[in-house]
Amino acid sequence: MTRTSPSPDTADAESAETRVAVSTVIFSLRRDGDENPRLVLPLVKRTRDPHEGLWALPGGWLDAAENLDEAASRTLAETTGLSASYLEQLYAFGDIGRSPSRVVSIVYWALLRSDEVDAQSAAHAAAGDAPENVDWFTATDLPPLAFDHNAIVDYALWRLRNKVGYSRIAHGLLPDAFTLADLREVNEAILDRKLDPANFRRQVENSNTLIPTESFRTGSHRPARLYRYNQDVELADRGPLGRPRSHESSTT
Amino acid sequence: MTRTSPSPDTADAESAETRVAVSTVIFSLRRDGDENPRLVLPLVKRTRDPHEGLWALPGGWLDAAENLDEAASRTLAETTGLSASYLEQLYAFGDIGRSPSRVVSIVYWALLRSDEVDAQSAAHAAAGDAPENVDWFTATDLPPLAFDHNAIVDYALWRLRNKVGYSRIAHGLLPDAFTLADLREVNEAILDRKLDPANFRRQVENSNTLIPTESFRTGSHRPARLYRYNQDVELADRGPLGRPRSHESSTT
DNA sequence: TTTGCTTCTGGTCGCGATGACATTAAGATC
DNA sequence: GATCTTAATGTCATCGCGACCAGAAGCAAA
Repeated sequence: MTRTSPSPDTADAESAETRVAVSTVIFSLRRDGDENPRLVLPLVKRTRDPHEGLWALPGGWLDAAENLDEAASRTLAETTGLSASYLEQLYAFGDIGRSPSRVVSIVYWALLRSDEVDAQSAAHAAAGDAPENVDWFTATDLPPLAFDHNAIVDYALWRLRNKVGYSRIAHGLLPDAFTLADLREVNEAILDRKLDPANFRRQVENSNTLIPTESFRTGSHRPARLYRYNQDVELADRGPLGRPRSHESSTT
Repeated sequence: MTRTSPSPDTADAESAETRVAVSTVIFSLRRDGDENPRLVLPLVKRTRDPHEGLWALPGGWLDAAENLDEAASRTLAETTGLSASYLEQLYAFGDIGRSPSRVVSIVYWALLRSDEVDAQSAAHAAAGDAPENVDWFTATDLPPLAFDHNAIVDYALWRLRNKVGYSRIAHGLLPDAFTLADLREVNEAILDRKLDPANFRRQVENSNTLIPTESFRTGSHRPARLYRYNQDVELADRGPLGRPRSHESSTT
């Protein structure tokens, strides 16, 4: 934890300055009681005055020495202990009334691999150092959040659903090796509708983004072939911006 | 002109604070010598030290009392005297090295109707008060710009081209009434390739975004029917964000 | 007036992507 | 071994779209 400035969206009585915060909508996957995967996201309980006690998106003030996406990666690591498999800027929110003081929030959205989240949770449970004030919520069933964070999550969900349609972004939620059924279930969880297994298979095979392995997942009925993600293919076309650099030290 | 703070991206020696600027990539259309429409955008010549003399995107510091899109509308009006037919947030640029001082620029992109731009230019020419330090450039053939503004324009062009594919956004550059050939030429100018007139007609007719009028444009060969834009249809699907409010006074 | 040219407008054809659905393959369980 | 469930393959109709053709309607030159 290297937080060098106070928590974001906090009113600072003596300052009328506009301040810049960076927050992130972090999506991951968790299976419910019926083994159906659901989108989940981590929230942080506020311990200070504006909206104290309410849940809010993870984030922090922008440090003077870090880029925007570095700030997003940093605060993401501070709350989850992990690094994202996908990170993209979502939107800049800066309406006057969204916080008692003037705060412009640069909001990112990210994907975390579900196996990494599970491993991290297990490690915390074993060590008995589960983080305070952080909990995971079902993305489509959130309590009232601090500031305008409910609307922000809604927008992030909309972007995620859109992007799933024309990108192969769902991989970012899965482990290295997975079956086509795994991948289809992720897409179904995001889009909230059933997909035809045969047609889904045809699409992803033609997309050239998956590399079949010689391993199979056994245990129930006919074994399913395991696939890997083709690293040569970008998860999503981001145009001239490309993928964000993952905080290299100082490449002047 | 109600600018209440100094020009953006300007180094302020005594302040190490992060400051927030708002800039806009403003697209419009101008016909060249061969009557082919081309994408053009207004730039402002810098009169202060960082990159003095270079051309830069119109913009300004974020006022304490205005929302982000209001700042974009304001600076757009300050440079062009017009209001945009389409305005959308593009991206927040905040890399450390992009300016001598730390500046986070919230960049918007906008469309201006070509007839309004032409009328404004004619008015300025008649009154002899053409604005200093503002000029229009062909979007695809720009000089070296200040800061990272070349990359920003490239990204805006990429977004515009993408959006043209799945939205009916090209209307934002045209007058109230226009022919299908007008609209097709705009799309051709944006995408930089020829489109089949018959297929283009079929697409736009099926999209239900145009209302045919009983007027025709005559003068050359077979008269072409004039159409109007169907105001009921959003120019582009922006999800839960909707369209930005155009600076209403104070609707608490 | 006739002919030719250009653009507008409507239509056909074939291909590729997609959704709906049938069929076979292969292991698990009883 | 019979049955069940899921994996994987195949078939078919439809839709959207690009390429292309043909008639309509004005202008201009012969």
